Amino acid sequence: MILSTRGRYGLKMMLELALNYGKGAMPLKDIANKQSLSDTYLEQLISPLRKSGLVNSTRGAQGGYELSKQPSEIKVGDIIRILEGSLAPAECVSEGETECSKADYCATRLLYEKIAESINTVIDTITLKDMVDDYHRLNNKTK
Amino acid sequence: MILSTRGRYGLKMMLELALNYGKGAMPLKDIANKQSLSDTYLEQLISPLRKSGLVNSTRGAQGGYELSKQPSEIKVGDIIRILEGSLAPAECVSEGETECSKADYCATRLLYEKIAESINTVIDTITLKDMVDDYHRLNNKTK
DNA sequence: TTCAATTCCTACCAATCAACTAGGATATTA
DNA sequence: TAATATCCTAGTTGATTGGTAGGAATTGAA
Repeated sequence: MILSTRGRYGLKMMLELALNYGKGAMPLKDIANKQSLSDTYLEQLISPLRKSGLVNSTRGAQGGYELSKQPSEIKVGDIIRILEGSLAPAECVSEGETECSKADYCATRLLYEKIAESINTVIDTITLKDMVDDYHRLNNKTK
Repeated sequence: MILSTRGRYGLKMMLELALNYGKGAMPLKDIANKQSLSDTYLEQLISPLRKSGLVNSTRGAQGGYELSKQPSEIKVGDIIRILEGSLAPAECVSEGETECSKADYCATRLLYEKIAESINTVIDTITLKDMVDDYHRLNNKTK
């Protein structure tokens, strides 16, 4: 499994916030209840998302979380990288890593670069808005 | 990191065997020495590759391992799946898994399917022959 | 003004997994 | 028969995963 619960739960949370976008702050408990997840665990996951500026928080009663920008401006790659770190297949093609000394004659590295590129293309092309659209398409078939 | 040492070392081993293709059996110790890896660890990794029929083994003195078919017939996806299991981003899109009940209205699943598809396309398109070609291109620049 | 709701923060914990090592049995060739 | 290999099972150590626990700080509403 490429994504751990961190990335998967994080995506679910962010989708929930995207569905709620424009309707004010949403308490974490509501998100946890909707997704049947532990709210204390989700707390840990939303913290880095807030620190990275993807979500804003309001403390106290009637507080909660909301997206800091429009769903169309948040790429799923942003979310995944914050929660999972780099999705590179190997360290030598991970962002910010020092290149290994064999880079120029390493054929496996070429392979890793191709895999990384294809993954990054997908997760940086799809935004939360796309997921919201998918959600509505999947759940409002009868309308 | 998507690939653990199992997949990465496995790929290196198989590339080494591909470079040696047609020249008879290659003992594991030689592979380990060339790659500066632990031969006892590599032993564990080559075992499933043999059981899956990707490599043949010859026991005893002058024995070793060799590819069971041409490098062009072995996809890197074959190797990775044997050593790492499925590269699916989440269980619900992993081969052989029972679909989760929310499949039809789950927007995150759609995302996982797109990621999985792009990864599979890459690793099932590239064969060991491609890696051998890359290797020669990268290491014989002066020729 | 006080209470309930909520975010925020640190620490802990159990179970699993990753990356090996160890030791020996079995097979083959020189 | 000695050396070279594969083959097989088990153990070991450290990190990671997927949480829980407890409480401090903040805010809105009664």
